[in-house]
Amino acid sequence: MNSNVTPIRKQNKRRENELVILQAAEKVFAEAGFGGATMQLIADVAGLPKANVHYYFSTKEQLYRQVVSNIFEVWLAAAGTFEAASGPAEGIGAYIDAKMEISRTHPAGSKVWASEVMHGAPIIQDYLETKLVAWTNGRIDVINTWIDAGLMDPVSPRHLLYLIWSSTQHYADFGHQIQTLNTGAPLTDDDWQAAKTAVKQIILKGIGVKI
Amino acid sequence: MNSNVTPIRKQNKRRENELVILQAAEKVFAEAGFGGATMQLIADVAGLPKANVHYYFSTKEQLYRQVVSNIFEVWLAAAGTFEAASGPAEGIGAYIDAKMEISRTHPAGSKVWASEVMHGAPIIQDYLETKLVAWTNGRIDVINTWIDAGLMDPVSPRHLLYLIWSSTQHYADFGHQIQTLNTGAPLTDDDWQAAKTAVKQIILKGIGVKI
DNA sequence: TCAAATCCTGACCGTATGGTCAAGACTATG
DNA sequence: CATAGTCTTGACCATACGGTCAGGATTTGA
Repeated sequence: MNSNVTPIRKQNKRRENELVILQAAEKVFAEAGFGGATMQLIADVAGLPKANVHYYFSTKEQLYRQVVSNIFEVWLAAAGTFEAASGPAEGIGAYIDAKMEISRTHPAGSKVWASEVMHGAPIIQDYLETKLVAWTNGRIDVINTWIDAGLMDPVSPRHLLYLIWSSTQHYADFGHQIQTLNTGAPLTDDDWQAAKTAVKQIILKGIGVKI
Repeated sequence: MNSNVTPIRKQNKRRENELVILQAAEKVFAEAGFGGATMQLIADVAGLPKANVHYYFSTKEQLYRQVVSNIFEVWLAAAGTFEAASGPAEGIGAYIDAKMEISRTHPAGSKVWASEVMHGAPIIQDYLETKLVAWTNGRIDVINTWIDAGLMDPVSPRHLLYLIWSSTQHYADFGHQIQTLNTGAPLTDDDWQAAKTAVKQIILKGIGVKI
């Protein structure tokens, strides 16, 4: 009984095309915003006819939603560093590293997320209210544990998280501004290392953690 | 000889209408992005017919450029706190306060700026390359002076500025996300005070400044 | 009061966009 | 080879958008 199972080849083809389209869409949405992005441009970047894009994603909004969802998953996955940590030096340090790495390797995704939230999260409000709230509250509990154990200063865990998010994502979302201020050239490996070090140093010292 | 001077009444009328349109445009651009904003909606928010908006601002891009320019001026004005300061505790502390206040009172402007930069600053690249570069380099010199005088740790001035910008603007640009995580209600006076305190405390301590 | 300058606006236009569709091409399976 | 399911795509459509324009209303200065 495999009558209701799509053959492997076809499944691969579908997945391949969806992946190509999603990557193209992420790039175009990041560069132009939802309103400025056009299905035609996404199709061109993906190297497919526009009608073919519509075959896999019936509407622009559906495609966009899929893009944002994928980013959110990457977001959450990077947060695993928080889990196994024995204390703030390790946990928060690794979290900052992970988020900086995402800013470097997935700048487009970060921009799409920022854009979505800035416009009031019309598409993924449910994600915010459920998953993100749950994750945040869990992390706040962890940080409070560290504070109670005297491993760090009694700073507001909530605002500490915002500070980490903002400072790390800034290198993706405002990458163009940073590049312009940085002699106009893209950041080098050393530049990224310096950024990572500066952010970690200031935040960890700022919350009273010995490095 | 006042043949080339527009009468006062008319000047006022022009200024009034331009102001109304600019405020409406800032709001709409912040909510929908450049591509998603429509001249019709801007006109509706301003309470004017679309053709009247086009009378004052011939193209959408020109109107947008004016909005972004205004924001940039507010940006720079707030940076005056840096000038007269005798040291980092006062200078950077006041700068953070000022930027937080702007995030609170001008969230729309902050979002428009963020959006513009995220999309590669297609309209105001020249501002970045001239004014912002100049301002940034000036501030870096000041910070280096403080470091040389032993008033703060030898952190990278450039990345310190990015950290201040990102953490303060975050409360405007990601205000919706923060509100959702904060029980869904807008931040109260106390919330804003707590945010301001947390950001200042962590950053100032993080760079080795006694409060 | 009168002419000139400025302001206002409904109606209109060309274009670009999201989305549709029907006809054909390809692929797996029996 | 036949058939059914899947994929591909050029052509097409309705709509919404930025922008124009002509003509009327209003204001200004003498």
